[in-house]
Amino acid sequence: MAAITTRPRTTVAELLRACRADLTPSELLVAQALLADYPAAGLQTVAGLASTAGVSAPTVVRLVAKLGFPGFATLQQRLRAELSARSAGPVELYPEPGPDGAVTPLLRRCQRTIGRAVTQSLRELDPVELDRAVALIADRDREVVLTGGRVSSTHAEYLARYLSLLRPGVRYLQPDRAVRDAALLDVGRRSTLVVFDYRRYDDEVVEFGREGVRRGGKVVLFTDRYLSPLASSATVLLTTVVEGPRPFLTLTPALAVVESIVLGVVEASGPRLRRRLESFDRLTAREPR
Amino acid sequence: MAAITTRPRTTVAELLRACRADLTPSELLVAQALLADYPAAGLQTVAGLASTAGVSAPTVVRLVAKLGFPGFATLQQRLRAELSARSAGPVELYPEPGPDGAVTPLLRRCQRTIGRAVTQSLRELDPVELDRAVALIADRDREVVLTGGRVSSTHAEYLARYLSLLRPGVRYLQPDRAVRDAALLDVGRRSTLVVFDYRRYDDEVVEFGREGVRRGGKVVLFTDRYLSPLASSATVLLTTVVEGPRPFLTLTPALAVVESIVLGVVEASGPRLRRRLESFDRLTAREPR
DNA sequence: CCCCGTGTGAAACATCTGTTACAAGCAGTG
DNA sequence: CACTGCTTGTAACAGATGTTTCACACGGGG
Repeated sequence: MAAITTRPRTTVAELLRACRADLTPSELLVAQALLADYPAAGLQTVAGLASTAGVSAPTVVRLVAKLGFPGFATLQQRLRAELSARSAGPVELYPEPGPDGAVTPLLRRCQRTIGRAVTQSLRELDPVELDRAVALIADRDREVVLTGGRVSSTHAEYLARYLSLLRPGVRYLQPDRAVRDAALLDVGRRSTLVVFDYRRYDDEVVEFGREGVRRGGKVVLFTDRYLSPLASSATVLLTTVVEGPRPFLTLTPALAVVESIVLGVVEASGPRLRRRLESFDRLTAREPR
Repeated sequence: MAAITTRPRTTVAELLRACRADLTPSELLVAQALLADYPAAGLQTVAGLASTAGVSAPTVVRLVAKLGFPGFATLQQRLRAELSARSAGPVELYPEPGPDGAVTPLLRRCQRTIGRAVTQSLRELDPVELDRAVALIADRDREVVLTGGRVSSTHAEYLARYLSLLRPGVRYLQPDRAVRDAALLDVGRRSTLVVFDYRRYDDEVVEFGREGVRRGGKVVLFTDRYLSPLASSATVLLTTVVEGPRPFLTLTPALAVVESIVLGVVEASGPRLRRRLESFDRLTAREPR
């Protein structure tokens, strides 16, 4: 991310269509080639684009100039910027233009995108990685500390609430600097840190994880496929698809993985857990409905 | 476009993730930069990518070689090919090699049950009911109060965090008797109560909802198909499948519905929201990474 | 018929790019 | 402490890239 993601007001494609009138025949060929495989065609070299359009390099350059760019490089920059804007934060791509005018019904879009994200994430989840996560979390000789970013911390809390039923030594840390710092004091070789960090990645969360590792802890990291900076320090990496109904990200797949882990911990814990759950039952079911 | 758009079996992104283990720290920086702004970052020059990653050009080249490409140009070709190949959305980008062969029973069961629960829940969700929920929640003349049971309250919190970005007058109530009682004092005709109550139903939550209705509030109730006792008092009823990998319940479908509502509220709010989000952006992006 | 404006490509050029070779820095080991 | 192996950046290099120049081809008007 970073850089100047100043979204240009008009896209290259729009420019192309607008100038269509005063282009020479050969230049039109270039424009067509450009739009036919947009934006990939524009990201090759001038010679490459010229050859796919069936014209010479100078023709491409002249078109570029006609569009108002100082050079081919600038056009490419613009193309890349458009590309980046598609997967940036909610605001950048907020307009939700609806390419073909008609906006698909809310529910239908959610069905498609979220449903797919969940199934795909579960399908692509590495079983070995999942087992390692379960092992680190189920181990009763380790304490488990959970936290996450401003939004994803609710996932941490969700997991924490389940885990508290399943074993002792579970701590959820609110997304707060002071809380996390204090907790770090007790982090050591026997600590499992479960961290949720999705785009945009949270510096404080990353720093928490890094410091935890420095103190000997192991990190189970939930993140998206673009990997939080903390990924390099993580012992176990659990990635999920986050592309939801535009312009939003979805954390539903992440929750699916969380629940998978809960089940894994249950199964790893054996009969001792059964007694624990029964005991909990007696506590909560004091007044039967 | 011409040529053969033979989709490579594995994407660059996948390669990157696969090689994560044997990359040096600096190379990891490059990998992150690449994935963080995929695929645009990889379509600049080597020097450009190096500078956004904060390393030198040779490091980039070494990473490229490690991935198995004969040169940077080849990698870019691949990137462009991926770009051209995708027509059905960003998710398609990851065609999924699929861990062929054995999948852990644990994972397989979660895939089946959770995946099905999500798709089924979304499929069976009544669009009209969803719209009514969105209307009640998006209405700026109403305040929104959210709460839930011991486990499901994290869903309430999740929704609350998003809503706070989208509009004023959002309050999340912890699953605590005293907190809820205090909040009830301010509940009136202008209140929308968003309540999560799944088996086993929580008396305190139900009582909170009922009292809210008595005071003139309207209730949007998230519950399972067996219906919380509060259902009879609810204005809008959103039910989801909860049958997960036995013996557990899953609240993943509920989160899918929550996210659908967030999207609905965004779309119902129009351009005013855009300014609000931009303003928020400026707040959070004070220290660029 | 010649002239002239326009559109276009071949070739030459200067620059920038990717790449390679090498040396400095650093951590761990004997 | 020297040595070894590994990372990483600096500097030099060869080749490719974008750009410019110029000449040719074409077509319509004097």
